[in-house]
Amino acid sequence: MPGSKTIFLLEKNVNMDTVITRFPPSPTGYLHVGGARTALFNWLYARHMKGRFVLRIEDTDTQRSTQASVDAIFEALEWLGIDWDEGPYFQSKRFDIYLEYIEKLIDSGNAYYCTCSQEKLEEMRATAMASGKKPKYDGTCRNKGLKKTDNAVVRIKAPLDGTTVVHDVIKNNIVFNNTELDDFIICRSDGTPTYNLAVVVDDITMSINTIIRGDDHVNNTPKQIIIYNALGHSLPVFGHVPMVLGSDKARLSKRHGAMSVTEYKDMGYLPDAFINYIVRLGWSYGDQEFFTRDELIEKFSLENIGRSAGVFDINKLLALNADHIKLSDPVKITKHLAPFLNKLGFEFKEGPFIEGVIKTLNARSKTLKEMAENAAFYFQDTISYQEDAASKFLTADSVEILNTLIALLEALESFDEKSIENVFVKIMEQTGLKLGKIAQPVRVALTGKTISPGVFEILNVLGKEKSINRLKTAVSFIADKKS
RNA sequence: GGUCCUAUCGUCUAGUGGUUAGGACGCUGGCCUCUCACGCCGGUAACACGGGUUCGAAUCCCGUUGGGACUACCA
Repeated sequence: MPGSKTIFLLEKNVNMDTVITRFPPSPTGYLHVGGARTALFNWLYARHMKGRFVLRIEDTDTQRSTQASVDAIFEALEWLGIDWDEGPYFQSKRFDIYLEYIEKLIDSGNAYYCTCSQEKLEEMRATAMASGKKPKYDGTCRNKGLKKTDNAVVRIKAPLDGTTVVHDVIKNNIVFNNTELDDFIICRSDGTPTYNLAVVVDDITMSINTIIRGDDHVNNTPKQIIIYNALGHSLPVFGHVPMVLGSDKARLSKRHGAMSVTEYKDMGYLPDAFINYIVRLGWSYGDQEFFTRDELIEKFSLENIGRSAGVFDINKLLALNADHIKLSDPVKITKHLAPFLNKLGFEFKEGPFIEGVIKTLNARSKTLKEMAENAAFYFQDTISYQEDAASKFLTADSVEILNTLIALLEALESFDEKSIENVFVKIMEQTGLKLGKIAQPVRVALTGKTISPGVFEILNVLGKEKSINRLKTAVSFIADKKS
């Protein structure tokens, strides 16, 4: 458990120029697209700047936080390939540190105990609302110098006038009138710290100097700045990235389909394609659309983050996924494809066979799931013919072609793609038939379907023995049909 | 309601005072072709509106409208 001692060492060891970012999810659900993008931006920036990336779990809401959510977040980050240099820290284990800082604030006169009841607060809010005013704490206890009592909360002594300005690297300066702010609570009556206090204390003690987070936090920022000021600490760099919206322009939610990042994994998206897509949703690098992970690290910058909210478009993600599948090294694809093949009941080992399979399918698959389904015929021991395909192409006319092919393939010394193609050319010359006429029956014999990768490629990947067996099976199928 | 953010094709975006407003996804016409894809060539479609500033505004300013966020003893 990281006590204040650890933190002290940390502060000493880190160079002031080192960029330190963080991702602080609260474990009240799965990691969703917006959160993933925030994590990604922070991670990319840290990696780009050769800085450090810290993971912190904000679980002070004991009612809503669950271990299942913590696990789900880890799983999602792992899939995304986002690793951290420090942490995970758990806020629930740091209460003593927060309390220490709260006391510091009280002792320095920047915070005070307040004994106003919740009922009184409700009333205050109601009357303010009724008269069209902003619901704010009226400062009843601000100068009472109250001592700690059982049900007291601690409030920060916020400035009464002037302005607080957020220097935002994405949105530029955002000015808040201090009259809009009130003496908000930093410590609850049960002695637990509130969000704004915990965040600031964490960011200070963890030496976070760059905070990239969602737009939804801009209104919290002046409050946090007040705490930084009260603690006499310098401010980090703030950058607020716009929200990710659903197709109806509302905040992304379950209505719009997959909400958890891991659902995209299950649908057959490649993590690199997914991060490529979400990073482009709000960030750009000229006209470039396709990025590898390394390119992203090399090119990512805060300056090119956009200012307006973006709509999540599954179609574009799909297209990008197809590009990544097509352009990635088959060895890498193998790893990600395996679970989908296994799920269909197919076992295989790494090596030239599966890589050959992938090479015939990578320009034909938009997802890994689709690829696995289309690869089925490579793994099946017996091919079942689609009715239409068989009746159209596995006919008496085809028998001679298939038999000729079998004979020529059997005579082949090297079963490479070029030699296989030459066999077909030979048959074309002998029979005067066009390739299409020959290829379709062969395709059906090999795959059971009329749609597949090129027949030369399939023959090559399948190998001599399996290929010839399938062709022979088709010949006898035709013979059986006739009789 | 109040505060704050925001506004270029349907969507993601490039653009930082002078461009035929570019790219990508989608949709679409064609080429290539052993099927299906891939690829290639082409088409479709945008500066929300109104005022300024300027010789000149998508670009700067001010309104309007639309969208979003926040407004807790949640995070």
